[in-house]
Amino acid sequence: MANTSSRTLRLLSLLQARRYWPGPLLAGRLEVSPRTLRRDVDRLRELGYPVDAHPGVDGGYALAPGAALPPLVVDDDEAMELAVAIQSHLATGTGGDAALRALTKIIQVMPRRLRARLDAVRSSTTPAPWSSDTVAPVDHAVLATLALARRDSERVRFGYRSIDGTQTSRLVEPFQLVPLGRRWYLVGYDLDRRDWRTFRIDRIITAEGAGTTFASRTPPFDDVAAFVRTNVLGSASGGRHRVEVIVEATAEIVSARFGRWADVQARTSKSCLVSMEPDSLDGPLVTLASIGAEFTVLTPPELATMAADWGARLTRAGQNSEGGAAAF
Amino acid sequence: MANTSSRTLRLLSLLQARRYWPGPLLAGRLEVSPRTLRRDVDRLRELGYPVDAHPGVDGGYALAPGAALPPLVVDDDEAMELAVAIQSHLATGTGGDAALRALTKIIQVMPRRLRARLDAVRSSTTPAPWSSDTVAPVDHAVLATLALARRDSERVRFGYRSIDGTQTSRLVEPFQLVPLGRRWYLVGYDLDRRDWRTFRIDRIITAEGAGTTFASRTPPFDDVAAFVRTNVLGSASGGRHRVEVIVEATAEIVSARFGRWADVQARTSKSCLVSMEPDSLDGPLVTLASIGAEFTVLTPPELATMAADWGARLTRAGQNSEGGAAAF
DNA sequence: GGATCGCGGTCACTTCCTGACCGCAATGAA
DNA sequence: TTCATTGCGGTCAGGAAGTGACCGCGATCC
Repeated sequence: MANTSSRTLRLLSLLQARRYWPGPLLAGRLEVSPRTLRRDVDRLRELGYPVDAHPGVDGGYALAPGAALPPLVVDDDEAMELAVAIQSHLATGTGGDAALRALTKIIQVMPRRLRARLDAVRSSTTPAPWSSDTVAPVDHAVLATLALARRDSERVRFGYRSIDGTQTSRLVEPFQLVPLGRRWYLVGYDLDRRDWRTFRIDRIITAEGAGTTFASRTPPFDDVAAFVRTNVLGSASGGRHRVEVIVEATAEIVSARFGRWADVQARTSKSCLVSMEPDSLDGPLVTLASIGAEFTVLTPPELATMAADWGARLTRAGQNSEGGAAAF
Repeated sequence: MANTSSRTLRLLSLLQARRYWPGPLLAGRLEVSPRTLRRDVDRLRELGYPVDAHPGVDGGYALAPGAALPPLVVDDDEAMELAVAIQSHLATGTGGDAALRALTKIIQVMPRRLRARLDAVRSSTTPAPWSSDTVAPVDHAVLATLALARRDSERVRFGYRSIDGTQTSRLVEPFQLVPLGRRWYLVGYDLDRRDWRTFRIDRIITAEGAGTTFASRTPPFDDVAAFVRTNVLGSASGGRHRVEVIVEATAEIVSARFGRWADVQARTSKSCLVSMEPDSLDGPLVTLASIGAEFTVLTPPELATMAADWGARLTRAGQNSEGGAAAF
């Protein structure tokens, strides 16, 4: 620990943990003379991390926002929270490639005890309020494994549950992870099938690195996202619905509720047309109900049936409960 | 850049950006001889960051999970995603003190251009599907400012919108940020009122550091969380409800839906009692409806009325839509 | 068996790091 | 205003590193 570079790192971590540090205090903490501390600060500045200094009786050093991002020195708990946060961020479909890279970095360097904690937290993850259990959320462990493997050009072996329920084992060279809609897809070269395939990540079970690396192949397509789109939409797209609903409310209000999951177009000043292609009908129905406005389902008929069903149930609940309340 | 410690940092970053690095390649990248690279790797190991090495023709170095967390070397995009993820994590009420610290660290060292991007992203945040618009989400900028100020013992000035709508300006010495339920509260010493106060963070507008630091005061309470609880519950708690509902489904199913927002107790093998104290009745009703089981509202009566209301509306929607479908 | 790679020892040379001085400038309190 | 505190940077000498060039060894894979 008497090293220079180690001390520089510790200084960086101290400056990240608290804003203002009086010089003598820092020097004492690092067990060097104030002169050496000044030199260390200079070193940090040369590395591109600007350190502000204030002379005077209440002076001290402070790490200022600069041109470059310094390495983040985080402790166990902070790393846990970061990992959990970015995982749920990914699971909701927001967040792109950089989020995946960040997660990969964190997971890679995480001590085993932390990974164990992370797995424990995973199981108690807050359920997405509107997703029914038919929409399986992405398994974070699988996602992390795939991301690591892709980055390191390592083959992966995983079990894949196809739409008809059969389960197969695959050996794949991962090429890219693509978020599309609310889902994540893996594009890769299937070594058994000897062809490029698209896999839905929520159908992948127990992925693990195969231990062998591979040389990168040239894919037969230019745009990966387009490849995924055609593959997903071309095949039996399994449970996807086309929904069109007229809602008696302004487009702003409705759009605010659906966010990016639906396309909202104004019809009149007080009604609008909502169209979307959700995985499940639960979510849209929940959102429609919570808007508090009248609506009419154009398609699919199942949604209308569901609405009637929910309506009947809620009406019963209202009646039961009012009766119960009157009995008090 | 010819420094030893800078090189060590760069080595760390390289090892985080890709798993396997052949030795000669790394040496070339760092512009040192392979011997020096070996010494650098040794240095990292001495610092507690285990580096695996594989001899042989396909060998190389890899950063292994170890006892300590190495500093995370992230690029701009990754830092953005991390910040966004942890902010929405905080906004949903999950995530504790460590999450706040992590956010503070990231925000503090973030270059200005990144902060600007972060602000832009904030405005386009996805709306929480079940929160009605009366439940204002936490303003991330405010939260970050308060967290920074608290950590650095800096006074903050902010506008506070009280429950009756009047707006006042406050100068406060922040003591602690406390998550309670789905809300965040600031406990601090109000310099104008000369007393300890609790502020709801979603009622704070445009907070900024006052530039002056303060010496820590001894608060007149031991348990901050308890202080907040009594203050919040004692005062006009503004829109809080006590909900008790009997659901005709197993406790597991119901508990999985409500997560940590409700206390679920089994009554019989096929029904359970759900109790919670939500800010709004929309969320609970949405969740109750989406379970797909019969339920009875014990309290409050408003929830029963709402259920009846929703039921009527959904029933109308179902009828309208079926009629429309039949006309095709 | 050979090529490739990582490991670690040694040696001489060079670089730097460190602590101890020094005077100077800025800041805030008495 | 004066004074103490704090940061800044220069210089110097001794010591501690870092560095590259060797070397032989062992592991791994083809």
